[in-house]
Amino acid sequence: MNLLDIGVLAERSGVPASTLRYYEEIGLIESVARRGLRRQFDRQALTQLALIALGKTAGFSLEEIKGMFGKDGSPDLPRTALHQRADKLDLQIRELTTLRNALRHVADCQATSHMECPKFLRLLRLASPPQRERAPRPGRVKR
Amino acid sequence: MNLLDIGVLAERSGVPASTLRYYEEIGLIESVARRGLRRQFDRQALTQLALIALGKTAGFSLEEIKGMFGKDGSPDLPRTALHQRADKLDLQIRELTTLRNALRHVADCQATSHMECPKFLRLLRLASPPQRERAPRPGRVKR
DNA sequence: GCTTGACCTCAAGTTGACTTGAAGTGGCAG
DNA sequence: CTGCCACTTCAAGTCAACTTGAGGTCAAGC
Repeated sequence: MNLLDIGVLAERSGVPASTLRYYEEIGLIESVARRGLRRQFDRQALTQLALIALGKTAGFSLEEIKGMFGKDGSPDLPRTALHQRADKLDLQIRELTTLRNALRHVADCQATSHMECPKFLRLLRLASPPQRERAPRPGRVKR
Repeated sequence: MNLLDIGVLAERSGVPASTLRYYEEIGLIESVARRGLRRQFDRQALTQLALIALGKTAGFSLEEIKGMFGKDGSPDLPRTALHQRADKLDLQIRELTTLRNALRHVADCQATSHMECPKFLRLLRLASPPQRERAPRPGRVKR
């Protein structure tokens, strides 16, 4: 059969075994068998972990990721919710693009103080549309 | 003069006063004066906070953000380092785009199990170029 | 059959980013 | 002059996401 020993999965995925155990503990992934004491995972786990990694870079908490995909790794939400997530990602992509542009700009711009460089300031202003209201508590990203 | 009382800055930026004090404590921002006990900030702080928020959504730690911009908020790194950061952002933007596409796809796809939908799997495979080596420890995100 | 080494469990520790609470201070409205 | 209340300090608490450590197990190679 092609079950993966936890050690193999750890190596292939780059995720430490201790983390895999932790993920299983919180119900984010599942092992399908044991050989002796050792957990065995199926190959889908590899894909699931890729998905989890992706979710993490997007700043979702493990709890959110868990809510997004069923234990088998298949997405698990109503269409509208999925599109809402995607919309949030679109926003975040725009923000990251802004930051990247700002970084590239200052790397090349000759102004003595960037805090006074109009181009730089304009780039930043694009990023944060005037927020008058207090933002909802973020979940830390974070990272 | 146009100094901002901490309360005002908190309101305008959406960042709680306690957090502003914390940011000052770790040297991420600086207050320029006191009125009585109350901290006063200058208007640049507003821009700096926007930058910090941006850095956070990008998954940088406060420590990294601190290293990226001087106390005045001006970027502070050699050109090459800035471009390296920008390159990492480019990668992250691609990953987020992949995740977004995957989400949009599954929102619309009719396959019973997405873990078997070739389109979905292909999308994911794009995300994670074969990583044989153990990834360096991330700084947490996110989150 | 024995050793070895990678796994196991469970509890406790760590880190980053804040928040909360208690006790105090000071500008300003009345 | 007196309150009030938003601020102050400092210590401690919290939360997510792991990691570490102690003590134990077991399959495989010698």
